[in-house]
Amino acid sequence: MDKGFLLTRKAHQSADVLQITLWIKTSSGPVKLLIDNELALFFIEQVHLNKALKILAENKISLQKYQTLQLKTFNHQTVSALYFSNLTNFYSARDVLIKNEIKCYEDDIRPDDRFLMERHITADLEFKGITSEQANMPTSECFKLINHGQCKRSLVTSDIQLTMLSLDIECSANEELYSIALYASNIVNNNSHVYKKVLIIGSPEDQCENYIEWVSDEQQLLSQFIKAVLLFDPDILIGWNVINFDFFLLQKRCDLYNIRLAIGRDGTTPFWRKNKSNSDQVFIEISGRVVLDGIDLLKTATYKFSSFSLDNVAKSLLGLSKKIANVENRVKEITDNFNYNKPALAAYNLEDCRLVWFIFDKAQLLSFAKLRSQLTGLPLGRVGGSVAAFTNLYLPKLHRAGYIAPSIGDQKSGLISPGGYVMNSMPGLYRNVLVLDFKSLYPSIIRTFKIDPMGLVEGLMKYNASTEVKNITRTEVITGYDGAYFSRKHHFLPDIIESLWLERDKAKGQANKSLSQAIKILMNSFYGVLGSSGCRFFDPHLSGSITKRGHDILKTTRTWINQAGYQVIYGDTDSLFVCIGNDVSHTDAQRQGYSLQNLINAGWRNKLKQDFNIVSHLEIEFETHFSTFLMPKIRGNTYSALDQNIGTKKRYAGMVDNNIIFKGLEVVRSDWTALSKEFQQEIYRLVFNNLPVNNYITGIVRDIKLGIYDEKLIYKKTIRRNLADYTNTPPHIKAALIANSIMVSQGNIPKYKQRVTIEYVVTLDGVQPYEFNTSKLDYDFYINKQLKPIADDILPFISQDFSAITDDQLDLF
DNA sequence: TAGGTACGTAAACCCTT
DNA sequence: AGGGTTTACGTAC
Repeated sequence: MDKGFLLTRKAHQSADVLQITLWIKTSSGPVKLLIDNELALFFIEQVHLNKALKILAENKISLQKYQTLQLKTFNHQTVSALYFSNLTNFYSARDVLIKNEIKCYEDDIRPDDRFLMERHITADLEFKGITSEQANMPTSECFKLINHGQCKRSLVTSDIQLTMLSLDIECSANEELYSIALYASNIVNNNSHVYKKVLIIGSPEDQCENYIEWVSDEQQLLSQFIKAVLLFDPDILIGWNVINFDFFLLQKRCDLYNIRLAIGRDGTTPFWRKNKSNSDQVFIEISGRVVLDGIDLLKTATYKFSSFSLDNVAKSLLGLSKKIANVENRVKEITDNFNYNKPALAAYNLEDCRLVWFIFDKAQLLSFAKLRSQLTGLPLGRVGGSVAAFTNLYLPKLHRAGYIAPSIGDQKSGLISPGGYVMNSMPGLYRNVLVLDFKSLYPSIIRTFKIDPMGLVEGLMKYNASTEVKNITRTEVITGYDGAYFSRKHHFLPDIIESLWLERDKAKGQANKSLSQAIKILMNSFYGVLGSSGCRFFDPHLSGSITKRGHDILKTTRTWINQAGYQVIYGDTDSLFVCIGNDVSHTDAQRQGYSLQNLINAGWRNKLKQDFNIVSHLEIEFETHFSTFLMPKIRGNTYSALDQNIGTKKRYAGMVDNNIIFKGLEVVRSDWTALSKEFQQEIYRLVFNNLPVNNYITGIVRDIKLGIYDEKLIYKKTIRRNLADYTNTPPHIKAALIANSIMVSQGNIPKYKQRVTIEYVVTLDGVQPYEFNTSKLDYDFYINKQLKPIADDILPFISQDFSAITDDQLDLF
């Protein structure tokens, strides 16, 4: 058997046979593995079998075979499987049976996915088959074709290297291509190979960089691009918004000139798929190659940026910035360069390619994508897919235990499950606040209390079968919430989490950041999908038994801390904030933190042993010692006098090692102005360090009025909805409408629409889009709306008042 | 080509006067 | 004009 890493998968109809094609990268190159004799299948309840067969016969839909199995539904109905050798028949059989009110199970699982899933293949696999000779294939293609393929999961994680090629195009406002840049710096056999090429339309110029290749027109540009890709033969193509923009445009231009965009490894053209629910989004499938988009991958890896423009991400991740600084006039500058300075355009084009490459390198994005695929079985480059990942891991185990999976929508009890428990906070300016956190609380609850879809089915069965006084509870099941009981023995999720947990600890020990991150994301997604109605295993009993247990754990832990003589001032979902008093040294605080940690962990071990006879995998960790800490009061004056001491939730700040950590406050909010954030940082720094604030406040108010801070008074906000769908007209929408109408009047396409971020300012003439504003800023508005509320969060705790300070200033004039 | 709920704040909106 | 309610956004976990 050969070993390899799975690049792409596809099921298709070949003559009257269903064929699965896997593209695999091996240490000796790419392989196209053809698998035949696979059948598409779904299940029906056995009681419907005869009726179903009759309906299929009446509709002349031929099925390959059918079989009644030992498998049961979650409602304990025996099922029969219907097998099809033809995808079209599979789909029409499904449709006609549903029309006749015969429920189909697992009918949404594609044959290629099922093939891999049932073999527990995620990304690493072993395979064999009959190698066929290559004949009459285009010269550049050098892959091995294997027929009658067979494969199985490889238990060894491969270290096969995948080759990447970074791609970027430049074009006019009318989408005419100017140039295409390609960049790579792959390490092959310990040697670094740098590859640079810019294909650009124009007549050859003297003395330019040798990476430039001149082409006469767009047709030649496209055909040279295709040649270059085939010659380089990358496994992975990368870029920035590369599918929706670059590849989509390349496809459109190829279509225009009737050129085949034949960049598949077997000379085929891309297959495009549209997102049913969002027509903006498109997906590309290229035979034997994977397209990875930098933006999508960073988001999947939970990177956060104020903007995902290449410019901004490169700046914050790499500390670099692009050659063309003026983003606003980008298109014009590109066109100017194309007309008058082609070498400059080429350099710019190549630089974008390199930036994307460096970002992938810096954030280990390829490694992250591979690990994600290895852990979940999701195709490389698949965006999102938490539900699919869960299905991949869970379904084959479920089958082996004698069940088939429920369908989406089967669970329709009116029960709704809550989220995390957020404690009322005690406002104040504190010294010495400790934060204790339950590590991966929800996964640890799943593991400890054996929360599991099949475990719920089996647990309920056990519970209902016992007619005696329910003392069976202690021996056979673990009690959940809202009538849920979980089998102590029969479950998968707790064990999946346990092995992931161990892998993660190992990854942390080896400082393998991307693996540790990939595992954390996967573990955390398990709770989410069980609470999502888009998941076939959705059941509020499952998610509720996780979150409600979390409530109890947090509340009980709070009483324990109180009993230990401490004050708990706040807590959110898995964290507790403990005030330990004014005069405590850092060393002493640390000691008390660890002591509480040990007390609580031991407490849960004992309690869970006693109450449930289970082993606690809950693990609280003393995480932070805030030397100074502020829990503000809620803003606004709509509450009665009795409520004046209500503290905020999810908004606080604390000092650790002279750094102030802000949570939820304006500093971390993208929709507040730069000046407000600067102001909050500074005023908190002053107060936390017992320094006077008056001069700072009067100074900043004076300088605002002098116009010194105009560039820091810009609001930024995302337009989240379709412009026509707003029932109100908030400020940012007002600005967007003004800006759009100006652009239309100038003969341009209005650019403000859903998902675009707009910058706006508040002027003496009302809200204005920043890019078109000519009015004077309304300084009083900014002082009252951007500075005052921030100051009033903290000043009362040192018996000061923003208005009093600024009014004194007025008296001076 | 479907992870979740809880929360604070500002401004618009709506209703009554 | 003023107060209560709804909408919208971004965030914590």
